Amino acid sequence: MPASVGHQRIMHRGEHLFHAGEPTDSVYVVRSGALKSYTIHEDGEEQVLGFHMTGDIVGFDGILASTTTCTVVALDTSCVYRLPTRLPRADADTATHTVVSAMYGEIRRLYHLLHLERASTRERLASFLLEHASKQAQRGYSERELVLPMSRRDLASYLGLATETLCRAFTHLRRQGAIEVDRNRIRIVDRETLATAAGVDAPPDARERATA
Amino acid sequence: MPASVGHQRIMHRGEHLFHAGEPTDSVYVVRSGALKSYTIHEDGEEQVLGFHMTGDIVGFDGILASTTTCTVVALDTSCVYRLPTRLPRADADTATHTVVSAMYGEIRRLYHLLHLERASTRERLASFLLEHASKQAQRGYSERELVLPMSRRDLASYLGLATETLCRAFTHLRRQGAIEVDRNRIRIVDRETLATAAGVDAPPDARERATA
DNA sequence: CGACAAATTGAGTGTTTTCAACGATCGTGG
DNA sequence: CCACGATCGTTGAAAACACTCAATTTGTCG
Repeated sequence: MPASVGHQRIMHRGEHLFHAGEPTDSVYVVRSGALKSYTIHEDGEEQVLGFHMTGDIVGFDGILASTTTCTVVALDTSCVYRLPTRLPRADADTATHTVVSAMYGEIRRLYHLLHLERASTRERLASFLLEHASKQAQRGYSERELVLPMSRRDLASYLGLATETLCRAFTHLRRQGAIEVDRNRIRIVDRETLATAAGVDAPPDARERATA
Repeated sequence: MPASVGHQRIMHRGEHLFHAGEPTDSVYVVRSGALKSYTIHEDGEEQVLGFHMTGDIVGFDGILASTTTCTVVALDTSCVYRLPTRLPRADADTATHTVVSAMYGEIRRLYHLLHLERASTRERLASFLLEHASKQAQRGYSERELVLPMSRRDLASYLGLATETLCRAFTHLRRQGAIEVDRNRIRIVDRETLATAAGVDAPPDARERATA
């Protein structure tokens, strides 16, 4: 149980402010010390999302989501100030709420994109295609027939790859029988294979680990 | 001059919704079509930040900043709906404003981080150190003597590198005479060299381009 | 002091990038 | 309507880069 004065809380090294998945209705202002926020991925890998020092605000989840999506832990003895958020209730159905929701969505998209940056080329492309397919499906379009509105160059820039590398990834997925490619029209042939490529993908020992 | 009905605007392929640096007080909802947002870096490189389709909201800058930080262009014939934002004025000095500001800051931080992901190892570390130094300076601490609160492992995860690679980058910058390293205490010896490493860095022809 | 974890360095491997070339596609103007 | 030029997409080969594995050193904490 940490020392606490009012909304203020003293934290020691290694102590958690909150864990991913916990319900929340607050954000926190860092008064002193240093914290880090991170998520644990399926493979058990820890992904650091950011470091937070004096003056920073942590835990945006509290604004719109009912549970946190990341974990925050103190790197040093730190002091945080709890700030209850009432934003979503008060502004529900207003343009403000719409915009704040969009901002929150953008933050989550960027976290996801950041995660993708850690992955291999094929993993990035496969993830992008699956995500795009899912988005299209939500809008009533086919989940299998994708029309990419952007050029290879744009997509490569977005995914952080050289155009040639992206092109090779397309070829690879096509040869694997996961997709069919006709210019900017992509057809998902084998969703299973594509999902595998988006997942662990890794050719080295990932298969052995899964088998063991 | 684009066709326009009320706040609705029809855009054709290649037409810009707005450019980076333009004043703004609105966000836009995409009704149909597809757009991309991007920034141009010092080196002239175009960095795609995202693609926007039906239902997406573009241009968060309008909420808090007075000018845009990215450029948005139509990839296809598209239809956008302008949504004037009055958030900052009405909520100035409230907790809501504080939180929204923080969210906006987080988005910009992530855009920056995304840019860093495209850079080489040394570039990433040098940028991080300079940024950290600048942050410390703002808080009244020394701009040259940095104390990193996180472990190499955490920093490596944050920067998207293997721990060993990060370590080698420290060694490299140290041998270049840019910094001195004592465990987690970093001293910036030659800010110029460090800035160069964070900037173009590239050994190939970047220097020639600058000379030409 | 001793065990454990973190940091550093070396060697080898794999992936991505770069450079270069070619075919296909698109828009444009003759 | 077709030819032209430019851009885009694709593939190959070599080089650069970061990663993994492994060993050593250093630092920390009991």
